[in-house]
Amino acid sequence: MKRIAIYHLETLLWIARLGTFRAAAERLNTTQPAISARVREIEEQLGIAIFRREGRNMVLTARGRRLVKECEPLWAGFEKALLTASGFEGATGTVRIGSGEIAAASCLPAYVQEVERDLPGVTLEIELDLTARMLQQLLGGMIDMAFLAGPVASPGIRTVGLGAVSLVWVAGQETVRAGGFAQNLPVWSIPSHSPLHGVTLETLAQGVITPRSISTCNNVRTLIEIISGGGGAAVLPEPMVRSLLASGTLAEVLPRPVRKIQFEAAIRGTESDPVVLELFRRAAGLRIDS
Amino acid sequence: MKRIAIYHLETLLWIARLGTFRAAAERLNTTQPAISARVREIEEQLGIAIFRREGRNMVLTARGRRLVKECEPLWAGFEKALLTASGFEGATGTVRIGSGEIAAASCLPAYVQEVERDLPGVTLEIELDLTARMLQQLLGGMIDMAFLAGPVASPGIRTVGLGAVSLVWVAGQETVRAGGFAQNLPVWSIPSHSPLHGVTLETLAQGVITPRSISTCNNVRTLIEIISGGGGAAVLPEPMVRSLLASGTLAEVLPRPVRKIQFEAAIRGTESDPVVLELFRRAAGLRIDS
DNA sequence: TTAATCGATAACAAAGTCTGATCAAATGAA
DNA sequence: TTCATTTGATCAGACTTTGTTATCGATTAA
Repeated sequence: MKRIAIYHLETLLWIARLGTFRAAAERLNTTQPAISARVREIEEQLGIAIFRREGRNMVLTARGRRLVKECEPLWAGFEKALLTASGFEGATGTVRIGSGEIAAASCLPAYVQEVERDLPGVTLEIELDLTARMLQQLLGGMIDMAFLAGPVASPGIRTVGLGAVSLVWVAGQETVRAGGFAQNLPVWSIPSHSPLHGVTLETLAQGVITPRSISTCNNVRTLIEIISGGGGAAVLPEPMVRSLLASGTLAEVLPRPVRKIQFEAAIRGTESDPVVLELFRRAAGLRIDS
Repeated sequence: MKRIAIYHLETLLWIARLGTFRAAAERLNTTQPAISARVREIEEQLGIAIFRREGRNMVLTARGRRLVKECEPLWAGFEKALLTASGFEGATGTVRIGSGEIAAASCLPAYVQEVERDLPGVTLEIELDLTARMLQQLLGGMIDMAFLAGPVASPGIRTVGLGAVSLVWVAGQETVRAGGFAQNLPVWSIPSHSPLHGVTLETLAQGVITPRSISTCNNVRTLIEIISGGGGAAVLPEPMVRSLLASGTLAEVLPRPVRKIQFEAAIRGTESDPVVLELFRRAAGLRIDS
């Protein structure tokens, strides 16, 4: 009985969350046989079956479910106690962060720097993705925190605002010299998921400009390069093009839209891991205003 | 960080309770170097000092004290969750039980049998001692539960009644044939700590008998042998002499005293170990009535 | 000073744990 | 069906952790 360690319980929790041994193994940075062994050890120690084979998956038995339920808050409390004792400087582990592309450019550099300074033992795994998929991954436990643009209200997700940045209508230097919107530029945007796309449409709806066409690219960096090369005009977050504006590669071609783009950090509403909660707390302290 | 197991916490808790590594080692059925190693591991993992050398002892630092305080309920929670999952049949460990001699004879056999049947993994270490010393050991953590005679009300101790047994005035067969109290028998009792002694004095105070002398022996079994051999009369718990009365070795020489002897089980009021609490619960279910 | 107690340390033994390479069963697609 | 994929089990071996015994130096009390 005494031979059950904390990581055995942590293993149970992650299997319960992710559904398969393999996913838990990946999540815990180990191998599937190790997970199998841990589960076997717990079952042997307790003399009960915690999982039952169901097709090619393992599912929790009633007792297993109860055990997991009881252990979850205890595990969180334990982690918190240890981290509190070491003042969080001793925090270790891997936290997976999803981020939208725009949020990544605007929020991540400062954030990562802060975390690496204050919590040197924590490894971050950052993956850029679309907002919808990120929320799904967040709920499914594949990522622990997400940075994203635009207000998100999803059940089971807890968010905090990080600030807002201005948007600017820009076009390439050459294009502007050639007359800008006087000559029916093509407008570029990113696919309809993004709040940027909404702003693009709003401006167009005002009838100020008549685009030659509306093209999209799902990668903002590439889009910026297209614009820089004279491909047309686009609404972009000011921080992402600030240096290009300063160097003259890009120039503003319309008044700045009133709407700004909001950034948020998101975690599961049920998140209990103190490291993730601490990272979320720190994210909430970011102020990404332009 | 993840390399800290439940027994590390248990180790901290017992060091905090008992004051020294050695005592904790003994209590946890291991050696002092093992305890030192566990402490070192925790301190290394957390990167903080939990103990500070003070003379030849180690005392908790402020952080250490806080950690212990936070971990105590967590540890109890883990133990309880695990034991609940295995239905307590999987309980393991050692529980130290102190018992008064009379309580031992009256309560322990049935109790031990029940525990060995239902919680086969639990080892009992039973030590017979005086009530006062037992309470001290209980509070000091050297024992976990005590069975004792007579009502006890001590701060920090939680008790439950187990029932009462009758007392009988007995003397040896030969003595009774020779006339019993008609001939001024010596009276034997146990030292003044015991409730038996009180009953002895009460009877004498009623003036019914006039003893030739009042001697004492701090061991009831020996006292019974003395009485059996014709050494005099004594007040004894009925169950302890039942078979000797039946066989005729002893005989009752006075009406039974009205006062009975109460038995109680006692644990620390702050006890959190689920195994001990379970054993206490079972003790409370005993009914030792004659 | 002597004896006893406290915890640290080293050397060795024992037990536990992880990994990488399979294996068998179940599932889903062609 | 057949084939490819996914899931977990198993095993051998290397490696790590953990415990024990015996000893040490430091501190305290007699």
